[in-house]
Amino acid sequence: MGKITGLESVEDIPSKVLLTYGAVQELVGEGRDINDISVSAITERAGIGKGTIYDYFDSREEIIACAFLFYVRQTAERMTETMRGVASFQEEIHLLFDQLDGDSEQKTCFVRFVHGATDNSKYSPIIREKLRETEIGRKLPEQLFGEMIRRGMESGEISSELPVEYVLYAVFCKVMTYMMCIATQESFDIDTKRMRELIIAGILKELKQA
Amino acid sequence: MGKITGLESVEDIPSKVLLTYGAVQELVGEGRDINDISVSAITERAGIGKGTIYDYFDSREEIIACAFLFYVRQTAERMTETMRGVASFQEEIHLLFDQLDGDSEQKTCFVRFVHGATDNSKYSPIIREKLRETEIGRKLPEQLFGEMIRRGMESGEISSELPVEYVLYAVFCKVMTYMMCIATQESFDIDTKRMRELIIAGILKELKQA
Amino acid sequence: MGKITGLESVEDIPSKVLLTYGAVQELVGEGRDINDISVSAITERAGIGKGTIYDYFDSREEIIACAFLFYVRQTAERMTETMRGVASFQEEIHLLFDQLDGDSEQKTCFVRFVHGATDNSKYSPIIREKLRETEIGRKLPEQLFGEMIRRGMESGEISSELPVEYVLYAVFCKVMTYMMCIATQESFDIDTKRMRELIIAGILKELKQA
Amino acid sequence: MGKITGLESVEDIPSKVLLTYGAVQELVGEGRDINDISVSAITERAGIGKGTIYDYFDSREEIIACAFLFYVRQTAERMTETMRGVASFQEEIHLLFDQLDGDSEQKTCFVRFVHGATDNSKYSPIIREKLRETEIGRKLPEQLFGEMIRRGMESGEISSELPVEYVLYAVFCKVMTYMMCIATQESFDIDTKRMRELIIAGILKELKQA
DNA sequence: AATGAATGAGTTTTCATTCAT
DNA sequence: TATGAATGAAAACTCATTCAT
Repeated sequence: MGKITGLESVEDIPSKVLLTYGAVQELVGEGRDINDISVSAITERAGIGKGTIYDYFDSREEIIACAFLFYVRQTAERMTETMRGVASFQEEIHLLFDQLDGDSEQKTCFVRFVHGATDNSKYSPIIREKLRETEIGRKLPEQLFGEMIRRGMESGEISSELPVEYVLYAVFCKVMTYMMCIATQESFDIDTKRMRELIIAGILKELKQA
Repeated sequence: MGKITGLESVEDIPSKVLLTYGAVQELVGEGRDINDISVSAITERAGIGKGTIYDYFDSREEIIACAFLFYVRQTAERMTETMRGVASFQEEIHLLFDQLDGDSEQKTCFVRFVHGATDNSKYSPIIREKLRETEIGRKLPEQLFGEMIRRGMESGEISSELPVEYVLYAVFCKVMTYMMCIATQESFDIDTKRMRELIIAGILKELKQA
Repeated sequence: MGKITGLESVEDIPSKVLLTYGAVQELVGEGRDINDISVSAITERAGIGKGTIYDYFDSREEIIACAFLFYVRQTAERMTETMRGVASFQEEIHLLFDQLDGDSEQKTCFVRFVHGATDNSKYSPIIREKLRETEIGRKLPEQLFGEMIRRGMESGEISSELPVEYVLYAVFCKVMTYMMCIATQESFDIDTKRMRELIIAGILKELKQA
Repeated sequence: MGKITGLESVEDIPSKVLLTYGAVQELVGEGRDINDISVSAITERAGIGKGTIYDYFDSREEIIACAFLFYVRQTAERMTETMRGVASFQEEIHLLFDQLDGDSEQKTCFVRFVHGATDNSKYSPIIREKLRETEIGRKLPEQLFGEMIRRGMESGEISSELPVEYVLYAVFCKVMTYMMCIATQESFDIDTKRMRELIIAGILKELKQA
């Protein structure tokens, strides 16, 4: 039995691995830091034996990285689904922010994604490697926001002079900013509702025709 | 002697504590993940006894959190200094990005800051707590970018209708975006120079009068 | 079905058991230490299921001990065969050493035999027990060297005053010495060819009429 | 603090390391196989903390190998001491065998030495490496038996035509044979007293002038 | 009879923290 | 005050053995 790579299609994932992913997701969702989640905690939560997990993964790092990738893929799919049937870029942005507001676990995930891709932890090189190994990583942002951006350009909401990559980062960055506002509202006395409006206005202003 | 809180003014910090802060800074600057820096590594690098550090700090978490706070305060001061004597907002933004480009340790620090303030690690609640406990946290972003923004508004580069907090987050977020581009350029084939230009153009466009 | 004892005659050994013995033999021949050969490694090499082996053996220890016994019996038989048709004791000794020189796996086996019979491992008591349980053990050295010694005595090459057991040990000991020379030549700068000659001369001298 | 190499002179060995060596010696002396002695068992027996041992050694393998080397060096010294003031080669051989008969732990050690130097375990390469690294290994047999052999040659008990190395191996091998007799007496119904006489007679006969 | 996924006890190893000096 | 040797709790990981299929 080959080890899990984190890139297999959902129907090919063994049930114990799905339980593992679910356990990691839960624990992270409960606010536990990735570095403080032990293998025992994962297997206990997943309801499987401690040894079983090593039949599927090579190490704790692989477990975390794969669970993380799975979550990102899942989320991407869900979002793509949601965006279907939406007309304008503005509407889409609002929908995106609604999503983030609604699901607190969603927010956690988003912040984790940025961390996972940018920090120096043991997981980040594995995650980056896995993203590079496959189409998933390269296509992920495109898949998530690509359609959205294309419509925006067609409708004239987005300047057609801007390269798609830049728009991607710009949108991503606004989402990130909103997450930051929410995360730090306690420390910095932020009115998140007002912020949300300003951020959305900002992205629309930044991207529209000069 | 009371333990170190991380909030004392620089002249009140004992020399061994300064050595500790310096050691943590070095180790993080060398690309080591905070979770993988042991107390031994810190004391060895600082050139002090392993037991000594517990005369000043209660736990490893406190060490990291305080060292982190110290670094942030130091960086804020240094940046404020640099910005002095600069005329336009545009010039300031360019200077800020130059700083980040020049000093790789600076970049690491910046990314760490966001992580430290937004993740679920053992350190973040301590850091957030310390930020709340004092004026430092509340004043920090204001101190860093406040003057910059004020000038921008005076010169008309920034719309006076925007609340200062929003502009703060917007600038911060652009810096973060640039850091992300650099961190992920390998994975996503990004032309960082072009990105820099677009990001700076974006922030100016987003903030200017409607 | 009763479990395997390691003492059944070759034609009564089930094919899966023979595959098991072959696998252990191979792995030891490849230089792996007995203590580091896992049950998985054995079953994988044997091409049988990991559970299947427990239909035949009670434990890992039994597997190793029985495989070992089988190897010893096989080797004894092969040697007896080789010795047939040789005239003098001197010639036989040379042939014996030639065998050891030719087959590196043979050497490994020989060293293992001494270890297996003299160490304190989990296997040795089982092996000793099995040897005692049957005629095989008691007859083994006699079978191997008995004929050789008898001829030596008839031809006058071996003093008839010496008890057969002693001669057995003496011959065995010389073989052991030669193995030691080979094993330690690197550490102690030994000329193994010269040693071989001296050892053979030594045994002949030691055993001949006073 | 540098890690233990197993080659430091006795007075330079820290007390905790001596306790460790003592514990390993005891456990082996009690008949436990080296592969079945856990680090916990050693530290418990030594009366030190489980973590402490890793301040001195890098791994379990190093612990075993160093403890083993220490034992060999100790034994060699003790034997050299005993041999001082003995006149003839014959007398020395008897004394050597008396020693082995007297101390059951001594016997265990001797058998272990041969195993340690000739098997494929994780320890043997480390032990061989350490022996090669220093004068100790190369000088060990010479130190043990060298003086003995020199006297034998002077008194005419040993043929001066034989190279010293060969005599070394021959004596060593006889000791080994005796150990084997004792270890296997149960399995093979051996009269060890008679064997001892024959072995001693054999070595004298083998080595004397032609 | 044969399988191999699943298990968990047991192993080695690390490291934050203590405390005698 | 400063030290670093000593600790042991807890972590990652292995593998002989079981048992549902």
